[in-house]
Amino acid sequence: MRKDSRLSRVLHVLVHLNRFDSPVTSDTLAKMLSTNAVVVRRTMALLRAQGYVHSAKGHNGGWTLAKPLAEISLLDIHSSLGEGSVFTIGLTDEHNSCPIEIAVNKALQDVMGEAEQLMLKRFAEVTLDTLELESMNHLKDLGI
Amino acid sequence: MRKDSRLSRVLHVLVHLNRFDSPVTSDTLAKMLSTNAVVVRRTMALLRAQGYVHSAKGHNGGWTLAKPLAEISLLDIHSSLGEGSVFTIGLTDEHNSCPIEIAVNKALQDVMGEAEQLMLKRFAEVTLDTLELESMNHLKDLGI
DNA sequence: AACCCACGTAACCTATAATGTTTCGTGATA
DNA sequence: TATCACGAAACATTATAGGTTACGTGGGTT
Repeated sequence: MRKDSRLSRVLHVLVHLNRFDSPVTSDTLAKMLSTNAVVVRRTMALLRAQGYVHSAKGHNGGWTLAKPLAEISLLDIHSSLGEGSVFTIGLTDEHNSCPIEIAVNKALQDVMGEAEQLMLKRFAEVTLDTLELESMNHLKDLGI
Repeated sequence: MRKDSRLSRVLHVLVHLNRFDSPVTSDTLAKMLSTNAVVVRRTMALLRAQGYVHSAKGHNGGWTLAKPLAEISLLDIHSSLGEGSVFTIGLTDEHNSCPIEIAVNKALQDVMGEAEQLMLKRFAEVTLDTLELESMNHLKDLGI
């Protein structure tokens, strides 16, 4: 099944954005992600709607951070991308009068719900400045 | 993204199987799931390979449980269905020399790994006889 | 004012994976 | 030996993420 890589990609972009002083165009970001400017706009528009980035048209236009990295968590970005389930495991809902199906679905839902809560909690604990710091530490470890 | 509903479906089937004394055909199971006999065989074959069910050809053939429900956990069945990731969130691996991408992926992987471990642990704690019991309790609650 | 730049958006195409369907083969049983 | 039910291959269908093209709009630049 094809994965949704928007979270990974957009986090990557946001940390890079922090290093620029002037706006960065969708086209530049698209090249950093080996993709297309329209795809970048599509995803970044979701973050703009939540106030995490800003976009400007015309000369010297492009994307800028609207908040410091320290004020943006993984959960913020994850949530901005939509409400879709994070699991590839789905429940069948075709025979909702069958008590066995009900019991099966409840058991699966309980476990997946608990796992998702843990995931969201951990996402909330990580802010993007941490990612930037870790990427710099990684360079230091390599002796660069 | 399309969900993988095999786990939900096959658990449903296994609990039902326990109620039959004689083998149940793929066709009968398919009708219970509103699907096709070939789809049933495809999934059940994975469970047979792990020794959870048995199949027989010919007259009075079909599927039977090879173990009591109490000896089969949700994890057993989940694992039988394959190794695919349980998350719809994917990591990009296109610029693995970029320290930012590395830091982003590590952060996401850490959290998802932890959530998956919790999910597998919980799956291991639930055996199928529990599901059967809960489905019967549900009927009782309804006064049936 | 004319031009160019970069975003905004809609429409369409492509790739991939789960699921559904058809078909034929094979062993077991009546 | 006729029938039943699984085994398996090949193909069709469906859903979704992502890519592509095309055109519109507003804001700087010259």
